[in-house]
Amino acid sequence: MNPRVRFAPSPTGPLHIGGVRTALYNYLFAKKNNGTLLLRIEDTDQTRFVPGAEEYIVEAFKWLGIEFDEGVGIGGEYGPYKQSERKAMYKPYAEQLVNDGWAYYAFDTPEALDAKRKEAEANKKTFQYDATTRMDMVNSLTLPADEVTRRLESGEPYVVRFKYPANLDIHVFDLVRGEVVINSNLLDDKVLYKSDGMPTYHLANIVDDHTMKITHVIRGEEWLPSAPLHVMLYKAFGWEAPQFAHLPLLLKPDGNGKLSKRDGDRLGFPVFPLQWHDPKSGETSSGYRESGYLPEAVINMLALLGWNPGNDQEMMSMDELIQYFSIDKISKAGAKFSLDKAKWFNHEYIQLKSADDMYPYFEKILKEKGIECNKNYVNSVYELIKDRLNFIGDFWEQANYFFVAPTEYDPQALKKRWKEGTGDKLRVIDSMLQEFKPYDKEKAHDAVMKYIQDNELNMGQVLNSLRIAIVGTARGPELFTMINVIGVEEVHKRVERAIATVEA
RNA sequence: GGCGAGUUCGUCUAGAGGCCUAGGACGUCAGGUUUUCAUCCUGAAGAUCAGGAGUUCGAAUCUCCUACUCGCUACCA
Repeated sequence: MNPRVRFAPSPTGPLHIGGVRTALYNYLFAKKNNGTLLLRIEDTDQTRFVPGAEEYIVEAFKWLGIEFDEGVGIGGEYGPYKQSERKAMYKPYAEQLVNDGWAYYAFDTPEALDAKRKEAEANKKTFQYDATTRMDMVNSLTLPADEVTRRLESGEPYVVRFKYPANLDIHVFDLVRGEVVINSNLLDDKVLYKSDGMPTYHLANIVDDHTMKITHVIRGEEWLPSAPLHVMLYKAFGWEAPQFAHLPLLLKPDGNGKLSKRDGDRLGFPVFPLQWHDPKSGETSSGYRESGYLPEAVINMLALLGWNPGNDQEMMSMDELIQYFSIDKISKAGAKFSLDKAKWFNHEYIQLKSADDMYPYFEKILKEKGIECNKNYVNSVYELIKDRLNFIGDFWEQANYFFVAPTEYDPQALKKRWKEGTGDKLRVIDSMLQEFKPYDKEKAHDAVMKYIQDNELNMGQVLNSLRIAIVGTARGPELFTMINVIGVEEVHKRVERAIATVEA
């Protein structure tokens, strides 16, 4: 049977980069095994719903190149794929569990539970709704049957809680961690069905995974503690449980905690795939896309954070990732996000791009600067400066002088490279360059070099002063190639302007 | 506090009892290339495999203990 996996985010905000990695591993696993990946929205907590989050998730995956086979926005035969639209189907399952003795109705108010917790805290203990305490609470286990019926019928708020059998060793087999055993006495009677008529994650998740025929649950490690509940739920329903794989966490670059939204703002890298404007706080969080990352680079970097292909290859296309992917190569320990590595990946991927691929990005940047652009010109510029780009946005910093003549000259560079008589020499060279129409890089180079040799000039001084006149500082690509792109007429203007400014 | 998971160079990791004088990548440093900066190339430093005790002829790899880190401990997911 071909595997069926799912990515099931809650629309409580932008998709976290850790979530992206979880989705990626699900995607790779599905593709590798000719399986199906579906997108399910888990919006059972109505209080945490954030408008726009669902659309954000869809757009983010589109940008990243992670495609779903079924789900929200796509459809499929197991829909609806949004839990709020499946609301009606959960209640019978909760009732079935109560009828079969696997769960019970509980009428304790939030205030009463809170009081219990405070009381326990005062005695330096923790209150847990479990086998040892449930007989002291207000529920269908302690109330007479007719009283329970009366309360239910009168519309009194209630929840359904799972009833763990006492002293049972629950075995969870995890594909990345092996067998994990926990005794039921340590677990609390989790709420399965809330008083607002919605299931909690636990119930909805199991019901949906079962009815959607999910075969493998690949999710974050933060779910490992509730995995025993989930296997018990499958058992209670008499369903075959899927296989579990709990992924290691993505950690913040400094310290050891889970990577959070704050870390991105603090350390200067995005925690979200796309930029996000929070509708409530008005805050804006940066995204990989807007920060100038290529989706291929983000995917490659993320894939290697907690997994390896079993060889030394680091640069891998999506197809290669699919080819190499396997769950047993997933590591157990959390991985710290590294900005340096991300930057390196992005640099490598930019080098792989053709000028035509990159043109749309640069066109946008230039338009924002109010510069009319010519595609052929922009493409030639790109070829000259591409190896200096780590991010798409570096384009302007590295190439601005190809579009706008410098008006200021780097004082440090001038001090080192612009001496008495430099202006005169530049005029001579400039007039030599004007001879070459059409410009010939080789000939221009040879002529200038001959001039330098004949007059016993310092090559570094002369060439760098010309560079300063053209660029504004002692940086940039090979001089004669650069002149070829900029054009000798423009060079002439820049030389005169530099002399006028510097020697004024 | 309770429970669970994790622990190999600064970081991501390779490693399934002898191939380990612990390999690769990023970063760092040093050289080289270059008229400059960057790229690129070469090289170096960098891990007593968390600590301890066992098992074994032999352990980073197996067992146990300890420590530390993280996660969970809601009518959130």
